[in-house]
Amino acid sequence: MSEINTSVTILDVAREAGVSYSTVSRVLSGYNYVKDSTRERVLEAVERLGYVVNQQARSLAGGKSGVIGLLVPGLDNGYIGEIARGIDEELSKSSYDLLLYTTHRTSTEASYALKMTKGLADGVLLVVPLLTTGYIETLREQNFPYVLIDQVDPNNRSSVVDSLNRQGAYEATQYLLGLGHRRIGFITGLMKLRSAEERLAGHMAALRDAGVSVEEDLIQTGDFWRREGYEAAERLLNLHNPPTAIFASNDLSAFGVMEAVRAYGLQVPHDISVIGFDDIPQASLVYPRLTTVRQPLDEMGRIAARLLIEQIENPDRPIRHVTLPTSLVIRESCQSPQQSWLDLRR
Amino acid sequence: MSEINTSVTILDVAREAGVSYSTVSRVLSGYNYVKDSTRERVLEAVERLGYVVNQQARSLAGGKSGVIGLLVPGLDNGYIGEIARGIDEELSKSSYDLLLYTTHRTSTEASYALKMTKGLADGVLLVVPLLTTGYIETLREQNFPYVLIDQVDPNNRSSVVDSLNRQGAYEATQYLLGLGHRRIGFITGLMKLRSAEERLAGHMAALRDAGVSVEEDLIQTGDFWRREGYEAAERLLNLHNPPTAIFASNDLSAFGVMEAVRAYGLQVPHDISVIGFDDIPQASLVYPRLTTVRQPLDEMGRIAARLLIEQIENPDRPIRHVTLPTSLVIRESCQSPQQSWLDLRR
DNA sequence: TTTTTTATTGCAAACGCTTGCAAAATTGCT
DNA sequence: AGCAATTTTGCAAGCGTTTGCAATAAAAAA
Repeated sequence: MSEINTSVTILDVAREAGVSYSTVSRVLSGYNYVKDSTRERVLEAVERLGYVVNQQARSLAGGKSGVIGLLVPGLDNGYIGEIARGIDEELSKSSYDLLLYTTHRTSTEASYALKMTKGLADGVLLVVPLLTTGYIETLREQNFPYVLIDQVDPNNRSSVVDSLNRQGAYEATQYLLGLGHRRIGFITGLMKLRSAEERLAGHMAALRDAGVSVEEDLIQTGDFWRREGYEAAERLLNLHNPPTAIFASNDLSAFGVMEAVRAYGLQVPHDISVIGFDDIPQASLVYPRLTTVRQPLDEMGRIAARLLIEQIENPDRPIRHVTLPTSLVIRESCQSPQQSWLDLRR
Repeated sequence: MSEINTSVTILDVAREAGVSYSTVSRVLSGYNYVKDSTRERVLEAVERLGYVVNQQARSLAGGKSGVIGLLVPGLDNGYIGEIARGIDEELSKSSYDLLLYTTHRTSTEASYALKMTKGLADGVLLVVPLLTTGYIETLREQNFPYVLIDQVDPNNRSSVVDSLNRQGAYEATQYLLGLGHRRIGFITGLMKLRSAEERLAGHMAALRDAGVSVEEDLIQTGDFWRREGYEAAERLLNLHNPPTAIFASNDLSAFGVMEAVRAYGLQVPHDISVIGFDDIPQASLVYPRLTTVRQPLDEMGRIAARLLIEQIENPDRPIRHVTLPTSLVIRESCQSPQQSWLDLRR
């Protein structure tokens, strides 16, 4: 087995192989103009000495660190986890490492951008819908590779990966309408986010296209979190004519809805149907399993990672905007309202 | 606002502040022997120029990178997520960044150790119970700081953070016994893991101490995953005299159990009680909410991070072994068997 | 063969920072 | 004021790579 010495450098390898250190460097960085026999000798020496490249030195000299930054608001979210999984999968195919930043880390958001560019990442993936967009500009000005995930660049000058929020919501509502629901409660996401807007828009459009009139009371404000989902659901259930179905703008708030429904002594989907958005892993864990609009979060992560790597390796590649389709995942949290009436009469 | 130039180095700052670059370096790395007025001038220059330290250069020269590696099997686990959250929280208090490695990344496990030590981390946190332990030796030989989380070092020479698996299981079983259960099914974890052994041992001990005889059929092998939980539960339910309660070695498999119970047309906890272990976030999301033994995963992450940092900053600090208590979290997935019979007779 | 061309290799100069050592300034005593 | 002790500063030498340029060796062409 290879010797394990704390500081074997290319100089040692060079000596061992009887070549110059630059040749070793070339072999190691996959440079082509090296004679095969030499390459072999070097590789053997590397093996014999147990040499491992020193990343920091390599990046100092070469300008690339082989690290990709991932900036997220936090890890407590399921949603983020799925995206991260996709990213990680893609990265493992290449040789990049993942440096994780959470936004509660440092204070000023501008400093993020700076730290990233000067820090040890070659590029950065951003899943931080809530940060204002100043730092995006900073990144762009510095010409530092980055890709936004499920997030909007108001100036439309960034590579972005997102999904068809509007259409997903449209289909979800259409599905509920198809089941026979006419009074559908809707719980919005955090309305300063584009995705929240889009989902609401999709919902409204579906109602309109079906000729169902919209009652204002049926649209309640949420914030994509469970707790607000619970409370918004309470408001809906307290209406003198409550809805027969509730469409929550994401799964997390749908969980809150389900909880509220149970707290009211009602059953999902028997008394009230619930539909969510995202399809985070928990959606199939809850009971009844949640019918929801699937955003291919892992796929989004994967594609974003790929885009970023391309951009790092080919800096003047034009920006791209990839929008993935959503799909309705039908599980057990919805049924037609008629059916519940029948059930009641039994 | 600060100028944003791609390459402001300490030389630029030094010039701007009218001092030597070494002085700038000293100010920036918090060295004490610098006159206050000088320090201020430097800091102003830094601000004015928008200087940000280049981590790679710093670590090349200084030997420290300010990065901590986290090696985990994957992100798809809830369990890992919680630990990671704790780590991240602790790290954000200091100035370390988190580099995430997943084990599906590279092949040979020895290479992990090597890559870590020579790569860009100052220390590493390991949550990889399944890797054989050779690489631990490598790390130790290299005198590279590391801490194991929820994992055993057979040689007992590593810093470890874990929890009282045995006692937690003991209490869970005691709780079920207290409810009146006598036939308790047990689904093991992956038995090559110490934690799985301990949990089984705790369960057995509780039975023994209560004078309840153990039936072999009631112990089914699982692997900590949901699917196997489902299947093991099926085996239990197919017994001609099935248990009135099932203790799954972790939450994930408990979810599988709940699913299986439902698939058999039975209700939790009415017909059968279910208890888990871990208390991952989903445990309170499922219906009925899962009664489980809480492992303070985030706390474990936090403490491990703290231990690691101490070890990095003070290399000859002796290793430590921290074991955190578990606690029973009573929710709605258990009730006494008598009660169900009463229910039946109503 | 001799000359060109092309493939290989080596040297030296960065990359941006830290740190030991020594010089310069300052402070405290006598 | 003179001297020692202490604080502050600067210089230079790395840290382990990459890479442009130039030198050398090998292959192809003449």
